[in-house]
Amino acid sequence: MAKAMQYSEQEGGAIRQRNEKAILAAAERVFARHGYRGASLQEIAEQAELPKSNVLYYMGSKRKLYVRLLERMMGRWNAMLDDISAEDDPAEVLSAFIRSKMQMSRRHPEGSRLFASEILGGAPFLQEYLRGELREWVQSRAAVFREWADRGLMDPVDPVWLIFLIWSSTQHYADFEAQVLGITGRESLGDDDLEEITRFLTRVVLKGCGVRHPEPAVE
Amino acid sequence: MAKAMQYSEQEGGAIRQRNEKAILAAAERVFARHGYRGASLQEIAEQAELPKSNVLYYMGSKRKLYVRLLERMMGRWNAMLDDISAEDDPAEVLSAFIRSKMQMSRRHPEGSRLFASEILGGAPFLQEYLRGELREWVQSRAAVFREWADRGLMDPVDPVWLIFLIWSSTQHYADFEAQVLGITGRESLGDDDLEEITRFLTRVVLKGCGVRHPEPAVE
DNA sequence: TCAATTCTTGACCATGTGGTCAGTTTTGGC
DNA sequence: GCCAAAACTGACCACATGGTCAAGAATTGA
Repeated sequence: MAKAMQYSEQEGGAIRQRNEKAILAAAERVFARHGYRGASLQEIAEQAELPKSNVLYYMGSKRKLYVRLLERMMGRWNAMLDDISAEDDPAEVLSAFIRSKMQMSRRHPEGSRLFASEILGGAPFLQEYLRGELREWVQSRAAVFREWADRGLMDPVDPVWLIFLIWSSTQHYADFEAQVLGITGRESLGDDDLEEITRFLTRVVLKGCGVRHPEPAVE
Repeated sequence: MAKAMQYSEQEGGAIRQRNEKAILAAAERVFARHGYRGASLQEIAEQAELPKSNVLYYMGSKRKLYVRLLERMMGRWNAMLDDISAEDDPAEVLSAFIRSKMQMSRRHPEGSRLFASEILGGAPFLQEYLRGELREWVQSRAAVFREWADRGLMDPVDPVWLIFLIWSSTQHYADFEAQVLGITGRESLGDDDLEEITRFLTRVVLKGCGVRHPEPAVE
């Protein structure tokens, strides 16, 4: 499932392309909001402005549609922070990490929530991915963090907990958007809010881990 | 809904008490896993080892059962960190905050996930609570944090983002348990793991916010 | 032009849903 | 032992679910 993920289109007629796009967008919303079981093809079809039969014609089944959405999201995920090495500057890498995770929450909130909903439900479709590919990803980053700590470039904190800290605190702004908006009294979070939060998180994490150059990497 | 929350039992016959307890426990699991729509009374009844009719006899309706679970969870929530003042030691208060949130994730993982699922779905039942009671709670804590910052006891970080940071990073270990277990390769998280994570988070947050006495408040 | 492919869709099906109800059994206080 | 209140539960209902299918409409390439 996580192997053939390099594609990004696949052509197909212009009609197919248009309709699939509409279906995927609608499905992402509905699955994110109600979970796999709670989502209904009827609602997805309505939001895509197509008859239900048409959704099944393009996607085959509810399960296939769901899996396809998960794969698309994992693809976006994998495209992030592909290459870091122990030679890089810890402050820059961690800043970039926080920033790109934050942008993921901003650009793909429905996808983030879809992922969260899948994990909440015990990750029935993603267990393989978690125990395989993603685990590798984490381990290799953790090794780099550890080397930084050995060289005295940051405190010797457990790298895995650090990665979870960054994941959770950034993903929060997609997954718990309703809570954030309710409590802050905002209607929505603007780019400036996100920028402010990014700086706050970068500052606390870098300083909290004793990283050398805590400049927030503004650009 | 968030008003009359002081009760904690309500008697009723011993039979009622026993059955309601079983139903609530089963329902919390099922709602947490599948969300409000995705959960079925049939499955809840099976897990409670009762006929479906009996569940409805005690709970009235799916909606009432769900709301009751949310209220119970909000009750636990409200019992946390009721009183802090600007006179208290920031390090102690923040440590206790992180610790008790972490214990909430440990003691009531299903409840945490239920709450998360409700928020993910746009908080249809909790909007009032978020915009009212919980917002007040946050504002009053934020005021204390700000005073600490004014007195130079900690860096002048935005208190609301700080509260969200603590919420998200602790709640993560309940909500994303499946992800944490998959990536770390563990079967479950033990008390010692949780203690280690608590210390890590306390350390990073206190140091990251420039709080005075960063001792992890071991006890 | 015309046939082949792709697309569209309403009717239909078995199954599961939340919920009602009436009739029965069990319980607990006197 | 009595009896009202509480507890129990299978049969049942209207409706929604994911999915199938066949027949027609639109599009395509030669």
